[in-house]
Amino acid sequence: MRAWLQQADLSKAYEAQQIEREMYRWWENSGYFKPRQTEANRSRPPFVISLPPPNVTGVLHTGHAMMATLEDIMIRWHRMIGDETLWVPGTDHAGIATQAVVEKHLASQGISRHDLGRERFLEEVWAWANSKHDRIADQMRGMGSSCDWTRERFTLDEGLTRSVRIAFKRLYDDGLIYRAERLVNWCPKDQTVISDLEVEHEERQSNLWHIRYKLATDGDDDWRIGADPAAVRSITVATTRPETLLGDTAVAVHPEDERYADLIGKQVLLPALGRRIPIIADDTVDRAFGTGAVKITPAHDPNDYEMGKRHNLPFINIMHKDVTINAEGGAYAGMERYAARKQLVADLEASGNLEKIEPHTLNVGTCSRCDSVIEPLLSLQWWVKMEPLAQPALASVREGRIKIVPEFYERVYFHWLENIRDWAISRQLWWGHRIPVWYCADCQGITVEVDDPGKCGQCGSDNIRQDEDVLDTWFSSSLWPFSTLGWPEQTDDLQRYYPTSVLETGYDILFFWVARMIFMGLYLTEQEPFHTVYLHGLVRDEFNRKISKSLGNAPDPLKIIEQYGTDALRFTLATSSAPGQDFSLQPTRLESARNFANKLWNMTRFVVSKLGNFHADRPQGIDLTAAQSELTLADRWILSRYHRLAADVERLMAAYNLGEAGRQIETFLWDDFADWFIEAAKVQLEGDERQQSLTRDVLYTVLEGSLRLLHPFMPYVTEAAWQHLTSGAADREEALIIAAYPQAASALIDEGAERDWEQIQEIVRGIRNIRNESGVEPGRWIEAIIVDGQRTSGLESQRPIISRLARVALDKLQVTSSLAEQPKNATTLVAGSAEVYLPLAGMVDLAEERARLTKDLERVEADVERRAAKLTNENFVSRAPAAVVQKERDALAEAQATAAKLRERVAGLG
RNA sequence: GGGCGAUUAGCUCAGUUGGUUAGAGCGCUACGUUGACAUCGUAGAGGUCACAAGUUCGAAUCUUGUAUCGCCCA
Repeated sequence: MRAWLQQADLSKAYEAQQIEREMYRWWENSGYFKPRQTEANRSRPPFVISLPPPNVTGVLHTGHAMMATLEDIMIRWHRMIGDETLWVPGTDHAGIATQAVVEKHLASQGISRHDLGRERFLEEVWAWANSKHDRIADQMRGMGSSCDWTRERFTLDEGLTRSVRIAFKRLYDDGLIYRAERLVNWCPKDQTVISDLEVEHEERQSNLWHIRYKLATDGDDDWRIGADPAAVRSITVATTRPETLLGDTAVAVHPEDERYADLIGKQVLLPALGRRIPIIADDTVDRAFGTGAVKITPAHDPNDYEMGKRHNLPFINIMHKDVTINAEGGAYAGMERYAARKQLVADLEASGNLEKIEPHTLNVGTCSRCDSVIEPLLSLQWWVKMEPLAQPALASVREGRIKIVPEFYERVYFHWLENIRDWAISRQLWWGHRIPVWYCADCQGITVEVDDPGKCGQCGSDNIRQDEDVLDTWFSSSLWPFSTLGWPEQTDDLQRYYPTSVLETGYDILFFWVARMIFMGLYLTEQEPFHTVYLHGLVRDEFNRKISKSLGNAPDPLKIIEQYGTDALRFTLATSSAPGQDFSLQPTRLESARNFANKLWNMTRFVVSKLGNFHADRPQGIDLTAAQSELTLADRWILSRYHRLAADVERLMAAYNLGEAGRQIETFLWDDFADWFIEAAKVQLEGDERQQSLTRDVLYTVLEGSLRLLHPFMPYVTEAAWQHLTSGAADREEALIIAAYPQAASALIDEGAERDWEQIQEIVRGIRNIRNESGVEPGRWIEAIIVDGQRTSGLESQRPIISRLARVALDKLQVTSSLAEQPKNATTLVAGSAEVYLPLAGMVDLAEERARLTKDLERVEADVERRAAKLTNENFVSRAPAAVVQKERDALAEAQATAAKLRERVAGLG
């Protein structure tokens, strides 16, 4: 056994920190994380996950820990069921986010990226990215993630960069990428366009400014209204952004609005500038909003942009990229947008053109990176045409070739793709994939190439320059499932491991990543990139707050691991929520998961301590089926429970119900194996040689199998325990991580044994309960008589176990089929068909006893009544499944017998 | 404005294609250092499954509506 495991042996408490790092190194160095092809799995599809690459912007938080945990559970499970299994890790350069972080970092030293220049700045970003990458990889290892590090990728790797260029060129050649001047979401602080998804809408308190536009008359070019507004014909518009007035090219009203019917087609003089603009009619105008007349600024508002297109209005851009007013703004040129607003409002007021100011709540778009207010601006950008890409992506999910877990997210996915607009993919950043487009200064032609062309593809001139911009990060992320495997080269990996199997991530990036991976995968590889999308919920802190940097509540998973151990963190993440549901990470849950690891460790210590020369005595292994007739009730019961569990876990895992599988394994190990079977085994280990030997077989078989069942969830403690347990065993795998996952043997599921054992449990619990309530000292061995006409012999054989578990002296525990007369002065309980009498010398209070039994009787009688009513219901008997009806009949018979005994006993008390 | 999710014990949450008396962890009460484990054990208290109607032999579970909270999209 390995030294680091040996050491852990000494401790009676499980010390996760002592073994985890060493064990991980051993797994990794042994090559267990790499795919293994075998005779058996060669013809089956492999199981493959490509890790949604974490951003090198920062380090991993508990949301990533969730991702790492769930993916590792799936990967380990598939590895153990014998599939060829591959988990490809990697990281994402995260263009805008990383650049912004590094710029901020530099700004604290008073340096801007322009001070450094593109090349030097990129060196800084690379240094940042490399250091974050190292930390992220360390965190992933700390989480126990069994991914194949030899295949690790970064989105800016040479190979992936080539994939990006090839994808770009193919889409461009196919007419799906184009360059156009459109209204974009411009972030004035980051100085780049951002996509619709990066704009957050928030409500802000502002005003609605009512501004008079004077009707133009022949020859009059004075836009001022002056002291007596009534003397002048005018139209009043209401606006939330008065400064955009400088770019107005129309005023619009609803065509059926009687207030303005006679004005349609007339012209007004634009305040401040005096430009003549038309009054137009458009039925998208909301008559109830403001005055019912709106100013139209096609170059600075999405709705106005559409209207401008419809009515062929001029598009006047009034702003520079730094959101100062340009020359179009006349006297306001050079002012920042809000300064211009202030000045303009003052001027309008002075000239009598400001009618009023109303407080107003408006929805303002802000940059999700830096919170600046987005400016809609006309800008020349590269776009991806979405319609032809979205349709097949919708079909894949609609037609079931891709399944989303949980299913309700399919609707969210549909809604997004059905309403998607073209995707702006150029970014005015330095950090990212430079757009593979060259412009010719001589012929103005455009050359799109994978490799730097050197000369213009149109005219051959070498007077060309590459586009300054980079691509949106999600362009490269969308290629991730196949670019990481070598696409477009038909590498062995691509052929063997693509399409991948499952894409697991948080639901918050369904659009960012998942949808884009699907449509790009379909277009470029003509295959769905994965068949299942598993979406987990967001991890919140213990106070149910969303995790965020500004709150400082984003703990490093390694900090949690330090405190509770990796297995505890993993088990908590995996079992305390359902797919797609947010949940809060409770320290009490972490604690109880850590306790579970310790409990498991101690179960193992117990079993190992009882093993003796176990493995040496069994050079051929264990064959329990041959010995089945010699097994005790407890043996048959625990084996039955174990195989039932294995079957349930198999079903749950296959249905991606990982949490429920984990919880069931825990319940089995703690409640069935530790609380009952180990206690029974202690008695059996005092029996004859043969029984001792068989008991060891059962203890070993069930624990060893349970460790395998639990391994995907708690890899470290199970591996450590398994190494101790199996040390010296014939023909075992060298590590649990590559051992076979248990398969249920339905022949060992024994319902009779389960029922009989449940009666033992009921008797033991009943006696303990009465002991407790009667104040019997815990150490005292009492006397008991069990009467059961039906199961006398079965109960007789369980005397030693009942004796030990209920602390009844063995020589004072009588099991009989009937009693001539009921014992006087004894407390009674009824457990199924058995009556138990506890003569607690001199301690029985008749009145109390009667009250207790009467209460029991009432409960049972209510039960009898309910069931009887059900069974006399003709509809139930005829329509419910036969098994359900039979179950009900059995239960009724049992309850009736119990009630009869209770009644008799109450009567016997006089 | 459109869509989605949630509402279950004091708290945080499960509840696996509708089927006994609805579960867990923590907390609470009483007791306990019996040689695996005090990171533990034994026993117990605690819920009208948000509300209303419907479907069904049978509803926490399915349908519709209402309320409250949260999220996404516009």
